[in-house]
Amino acid sequence: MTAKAAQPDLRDDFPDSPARRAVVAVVRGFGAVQRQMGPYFAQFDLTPPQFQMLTVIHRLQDEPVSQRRLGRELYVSFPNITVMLSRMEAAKLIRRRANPLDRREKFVELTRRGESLLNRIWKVHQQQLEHVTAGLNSSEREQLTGLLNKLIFHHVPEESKMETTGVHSKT
Amino acid sequence: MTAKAAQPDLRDDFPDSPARRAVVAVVRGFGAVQRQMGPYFAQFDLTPPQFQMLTVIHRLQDEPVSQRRLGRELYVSFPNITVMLSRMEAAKLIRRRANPLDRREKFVELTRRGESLLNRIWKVHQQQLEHVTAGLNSSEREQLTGLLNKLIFHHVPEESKMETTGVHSKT
DNA sequence: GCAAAATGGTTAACTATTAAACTATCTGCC
DNA sequence: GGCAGATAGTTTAATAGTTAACCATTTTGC
Repeated sequence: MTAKAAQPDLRDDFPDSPARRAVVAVVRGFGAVQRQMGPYFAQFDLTPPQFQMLTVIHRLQDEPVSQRRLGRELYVSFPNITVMLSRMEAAKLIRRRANPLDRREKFVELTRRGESLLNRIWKVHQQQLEHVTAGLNSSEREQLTGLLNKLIFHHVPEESKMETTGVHSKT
Repeated sequence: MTAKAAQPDLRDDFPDSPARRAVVAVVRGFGAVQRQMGPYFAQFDLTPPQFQMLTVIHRLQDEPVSQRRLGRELYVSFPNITVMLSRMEAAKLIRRRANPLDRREKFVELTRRGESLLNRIWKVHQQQLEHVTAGLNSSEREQLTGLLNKLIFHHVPEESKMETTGVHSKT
């Protein structure tokens, strides 16, 4: 915080603002959550995205689920789904099954191993979530959720017009 | 939502809760912010983490800044700093200079190109931040910031005891 | 009925990120 | 003085994510 002379316009730093503080807080908040969830899931030989994948497949699997569907649900690009599923298939957590009626398509389902892992995690998961959000009381948690959802859903007008290679990148 | 018979305990789905909704919202909020900031920074041939790096170096560079210092400021692992800086050095945005008094250490500084890019971005950055946070009014933005900071700082008791290979992973 | 367009998935190349293992240098202490 | 341990940085091997380019099938439209 010493030298301040010389340079011309370089020292007019970026102005702070509520908008900037909010964006920074969102990014940091995510980082904090990730740093807590990472080691927790590692204990089950999973990563956070893989856990998300498992829960989504579980939730949808009353009927056949395609990989594209998973991409849309997880807000993640289709190529990424391919590689994540390949790893999870190697770990025998999920299975890909060709759709006999449309040979382009592959359905994804949990193996028994995947199901039972999910059940095992769920037994302790609520407790972990409580731990992560321990800084806030119940009403503050709801408030936070509400504000973030408002932030999120302000953009995303007509919620599915995409479909290029990537996800919602309609550019 | 049809078949519901067979399986034993598999259908008792994971229970929702304020804690879970909050964590999910934080993750989604981050995703939404990223999807907006990515293309914006791409316009300047930068990525969001690279922009963060530039701003931190700019803020600190009144005195020599080591790479380790940057890792702590950015909450990012030291190896990651190495590779990010290598790319940014190749792009001539920053420069590494050996500390003559301690040859292990390297100081990092912005090049003129880095400085001027940062200035160029700052001219329109506030507007971009306003756009991203457009769903919330000013007081809601402050509220969101406050809640997230409360969430974040609940953990992190004695704020710097780390230093292994990674970041704050004192495990 | 067939060619063009759309759809589902994969591969390739890149950035970001981590943990673990390694190199180089410096410091403390006997 | 010299070695043990600490400190700064890098390399390696993973996972996750992106876009762009590609292959295979299916649908459409004439």
